[in-house]
Amino acid sequence: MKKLTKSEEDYLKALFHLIEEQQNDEVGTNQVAQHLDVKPASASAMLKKLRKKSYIDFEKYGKIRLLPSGRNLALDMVRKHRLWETFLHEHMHFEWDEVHEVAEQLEHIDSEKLIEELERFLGHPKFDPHGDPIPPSSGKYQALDKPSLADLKVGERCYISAVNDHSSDFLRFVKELGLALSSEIKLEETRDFDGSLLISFDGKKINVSRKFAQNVTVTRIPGKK
Amino acid sequence: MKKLTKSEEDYLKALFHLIEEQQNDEVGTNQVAQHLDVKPASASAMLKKLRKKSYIDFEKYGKIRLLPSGRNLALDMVRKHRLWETFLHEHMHFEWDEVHEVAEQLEHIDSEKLIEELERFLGHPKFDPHGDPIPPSSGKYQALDKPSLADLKVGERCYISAVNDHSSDFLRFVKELGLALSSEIKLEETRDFDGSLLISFDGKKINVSRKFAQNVTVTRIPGKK
DNA sequence: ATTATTTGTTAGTCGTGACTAACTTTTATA
DNA sequence: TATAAAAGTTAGTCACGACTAACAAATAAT
Repeated sequence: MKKLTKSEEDYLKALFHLIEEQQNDEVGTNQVAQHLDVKPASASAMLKKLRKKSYIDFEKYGKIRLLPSGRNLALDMVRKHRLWETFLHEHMHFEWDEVHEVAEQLEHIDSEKLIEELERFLGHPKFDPHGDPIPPSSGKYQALDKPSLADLKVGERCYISAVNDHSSDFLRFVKELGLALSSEIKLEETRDFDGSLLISFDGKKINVSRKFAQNVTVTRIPGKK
Repeated sequence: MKKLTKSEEDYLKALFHLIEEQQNDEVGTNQVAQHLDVKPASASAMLKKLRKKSYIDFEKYGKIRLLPSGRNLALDMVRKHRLWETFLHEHMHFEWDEVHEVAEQLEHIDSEKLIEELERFLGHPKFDPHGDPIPPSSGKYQALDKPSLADLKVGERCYISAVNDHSSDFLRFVKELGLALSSEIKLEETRDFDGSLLISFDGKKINVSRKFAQNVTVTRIPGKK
């Protein structure tokens, strides 16, 4: 599990809340900017960064969706926030309207153990002082996240270990490209403007979409850079 | 009481600890840098910044001393750190060697109320899990800090409300300058290289040392900029 | 369907707090 | 005391995450 900056965590949490508040599972750049009290240009830059890390996905001028890894991280933030709110209310004599501001700070504390202990200390509460549900610990699932082709850094090499999309279209496309499980693949370039990737294998270079890359699970080849 | 950045807080705390560890009350740039695991150049820049804010004092190539306001802030950090360590040890099942890392994060949480409540919750402990003393709340004293000439921003105007150094040398110097309690003073410039200030009053412009300025308590004249 | 408005992106700038490299001052050693 | 070493500073760069201004795309309104 990677370490995120405070800002990255805030953006993922914002996306999660915006998706929850609407029934729609897609949000726009401006909504995110407004929610975090930053300008759209700032949000645009950050969202691009989160896309490169495969926490979210969107196409240029398109709506934003949370990917599983991003959703798990957001859930973790919500879990921490609501546990801290419960602590502040029940043990620190904070009123319901005072807890949020401080919980905003406490939720960024990075300690798996602290959160587990805090939850035990609080008696494994199911709801926070506002009545909102506290998500369960997700640490176990997150550890199972597999890297995809889209997670590679430029210059890294890998083997394909699996493909996640089993549609016939997808599989036919893989076959046409000449990709096989034994192919050694190198990420040559990434293109920011549309998120696509230039990869090389067997002496060929081809361009693949980000969506495609996210469906190809890989095993990194270490050392070779 | 001003808001400090995380870095500023870390530097003040480092200075406090370095001064405590030695019997000497003066520390050097390199010591600070080493303690915080940064390069001397980085420490140098930060220390200059803290000097401008009158939390510390030093002359070029000289040793660094904590001024009262800086010391109060450092004590506040130590207080918070040790209260959190106590909390982690006594209620979160952290071992003595696990508490420090997380307390380093928790000490930056900004909430007066939380710390007061935490102290009450812990039963007003006098010592942390390592046996180190927990400083008392200093919020009350800090509120009494008076601004000095050295606290002004360029362009600000003020009246002198008091002088803190009552030595005859100092008072004679004040008199020679022609400064009086009724003089309206304007801060024209500050010189980073030695910390001295250019002030104007009664149509005259004179240069005074930082040390001098810190001994002159002032009342800001608002609005006039 | 064409224009207007809203939404989103890019390019370039700024402050913060790191960094390296080069330099100056102080302190220690020969 | 002259020189070497250590300590401290400056100048210039970088990454991060904000910002504004200008532009492009998508959606709404005429």
